[in-house]
Amino acid sequence: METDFRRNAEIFKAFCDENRLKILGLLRGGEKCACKLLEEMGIGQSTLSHHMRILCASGVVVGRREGKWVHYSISEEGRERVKGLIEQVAGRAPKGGEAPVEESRP
Amino acid sequence: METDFRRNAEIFKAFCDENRLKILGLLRGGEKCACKLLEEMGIGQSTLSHHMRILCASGVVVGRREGKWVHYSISEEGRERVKGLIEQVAGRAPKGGEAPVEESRP
DNA sequence: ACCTCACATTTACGATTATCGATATATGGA
DNA sequence: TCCATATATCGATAATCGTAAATGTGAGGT
Repeated sequence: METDFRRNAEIFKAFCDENRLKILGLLRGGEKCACKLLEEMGIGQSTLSHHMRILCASGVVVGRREGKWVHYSISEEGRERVKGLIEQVAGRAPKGGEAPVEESRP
Repeated sequence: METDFRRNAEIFKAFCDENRLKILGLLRGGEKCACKLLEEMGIGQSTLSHHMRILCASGVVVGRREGKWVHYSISEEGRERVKGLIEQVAGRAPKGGEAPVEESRP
């Protein structure tokens, strides 16, 4: 419970780059192969590969190899995991008895 | 619509640090003053101030000055904004007709 | 076997970020 | 007014991140 923050921060790092958000936006329309992402983004091939690696490591995106091409898409479990994360960040306190209106002056 | 990614990435950067997630976790229990956060986190005072500045700039946290102390809490509009963001990242495509099962092989 | 295509990985470097110590700016009380 | 407390800001340094060139890999065609 203590180092979960590190793991969660790791996942959020996948989202805090402009290019990766753009890639996720493209993948919302459905599965796309790397070459298609490459021409829609204005970046180099190695750079795209770097970002796809980070997105896949976060678990939100999965790659499916078909012959020479790799097809990327947003994973179903990735969607769920992200929703749970947001609850942990901006959700309300889990239990009502955890001093919700605590007097914080020392 | 084009540079929204930059703005969104900016907001996510508030969440991709271990200490800031820990602070948000503490604030879930209710409003807390800086000195209380300082003793619960194991970091220096200037470092805490640095993180609070970033969290406030993202709009998720608000600071309320009361005398010598500043009390921080998660803002209601911050909660909503984060939920909208997550929808934009991991939600499904907005319209059914945007080629959901597009054949992506070139 | 060889070659090419389509990516992935390695490596290096500049830019950004986190951290801390020191200093500065409030705020309230004597 | 001066002093003490609570944050903020300003250095400087170390770590991390994004980018691209070079290299590696694995599949398919000749």
